[in-house]
Amino acid sequence: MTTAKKRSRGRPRKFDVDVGVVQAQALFAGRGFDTVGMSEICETLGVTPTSLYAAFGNKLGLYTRAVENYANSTGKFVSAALAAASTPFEVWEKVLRSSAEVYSSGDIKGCMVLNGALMSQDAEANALVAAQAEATQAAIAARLMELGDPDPKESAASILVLMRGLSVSARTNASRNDLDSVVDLVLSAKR
Amino acid sequence: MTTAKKRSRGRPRKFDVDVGVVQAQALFAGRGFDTVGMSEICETLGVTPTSLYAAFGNKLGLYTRAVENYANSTGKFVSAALAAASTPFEVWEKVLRSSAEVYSSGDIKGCMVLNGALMSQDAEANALVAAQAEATQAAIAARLMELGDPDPKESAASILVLMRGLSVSARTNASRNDLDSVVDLVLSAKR
DNA sequence: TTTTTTTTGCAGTGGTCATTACATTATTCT
DNA sequence: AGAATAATGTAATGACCACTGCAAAAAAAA
Repeated sequence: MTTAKKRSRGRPRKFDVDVGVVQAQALFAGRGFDTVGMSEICETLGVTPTSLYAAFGNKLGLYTRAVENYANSTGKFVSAALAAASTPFEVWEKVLRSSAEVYSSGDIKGCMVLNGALMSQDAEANALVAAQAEATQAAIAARLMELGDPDPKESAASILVLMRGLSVSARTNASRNDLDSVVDLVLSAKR
Repeated sequence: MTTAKKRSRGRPRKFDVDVGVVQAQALFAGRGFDTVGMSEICETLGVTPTSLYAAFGNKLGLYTRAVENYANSTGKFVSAALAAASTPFEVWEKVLRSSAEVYSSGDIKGCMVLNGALMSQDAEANALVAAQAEATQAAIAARLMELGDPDPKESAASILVLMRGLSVSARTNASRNDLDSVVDLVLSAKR
C-alpha cells in the first residue's frame, strides 16, 4: 500500500516524491547530513532546486523524510528481531545477529541513524537521529522488560553500544566475519 | 623534552606552534575535519590566516599535526595497556578498560581517530585517520601474537570493533557506566 | 474559455569556505 | 649600517553552500 496518488489541482510533478526520498536517503546514509549538497541531490533526482524546495521545504525537511523512510524500511529489522525473541537472551541474539548482517550488506555499510549522529554539526539534524536512536533503545528495553530481564535499561544500553561498534566498523573497515566474531563473543557471555 | 626552540633568522612567531597544534586538536577531536573552519581555528589561536598557513601549509597539514599529537599524547594509552599486559586476556582487559575510561573522561568524548574516520568526506583526511586506526589494530595483533594468542588478527579486529562502539557511544549518549557494562560483559566471555 | 492552483526552469541571492597577494615589520647574519 | 630572511596584518580571491524571485507552463475547476 503505497501513498495514494490523488490527482490534485495544478501542474503535475515531474518526479515521484517517494522515489526522491529513497534516492536522497541513499546519499545521506552514505555520507551524513552536512557533506551531501542540495545540488548533488538535485542532479541525482533530475530536478531543479526550486522543485526540491517546493516539495520538501528545506534540506532538513528532506533529511527528516529520509530518516523516517530508513526507519520504516531497513531499520525495521530491530523491531522484527524483538518480535521474534521470546527470551532476554534471544533479544541479544536476534538483534545483534541481524545488526551484523544488515550493516555489512548492501553497498552502503552501517546504520544511517547510528552513523548519522556522528557525522553532522547541524544541531537539528543531530537531534533528529539522536531521538531515533533513543527510541530504538527504549523499544529494546521495553521488550527486555516484557520478557523478564532483571535490568532491561542497562542491557538495552549495552546492546546499543555494541550496535554502534558494528555499524561504524562496517562503514570503515571490518568484514562481515569481523562483526560476527564480536557478536559470537558477546553471546557466549550471555548464555 | 619539548621541541628545541632554536632561534632562527627572520621575524619571530607571535604564537607557539606546539600550543596551536594542541588547540586545533581539541577542535578537530570534537567535531571532525570538515566542520571545523580555518577561520574558527584562527580565532581560537589568535592568529591570522596568513600566519596559520605559513606555519602548517594548509588545513590538512594542520589536521595531520593534530592527529599525530593525539597519537603521541592521549592515544598512548593503548600502547601502555599493551605493555602492561602479560597474557592475551590482559590485553583485552587493559585495552578495553582504559578505552572506556579515556573515552568517557574529559570534555571531548570518544577517540579522535576512531570518530574522525566517520566524520569527514575529505579523502585524504579519512586516509590519515584510517591508517592510524589500522596501525593501532596491527599493534594489538602483534602484542597478542607475542603473548601466544591463537588468532591474534581476529582478536585485534574484534577489539577494534568494540573500541569503536565505546568511542562513538561516549561521544553521543552513553555514561561511563554504560561503557563499563559492555567491557565487563566481554571480559566475562574471554575469561 | 477563463480563472485558479501548483510545479517548473532559469538565474541569481547573500554567506561561508579554504586559500593567497601584497606590502610591512622584526629579527639575524655579514 | 645594510642585506637577507621569515614572520606579520590587511584585504581579497574564486568556489561552493543552502536557498529564492520571477515568470512561464500545465493541469483542474468555473
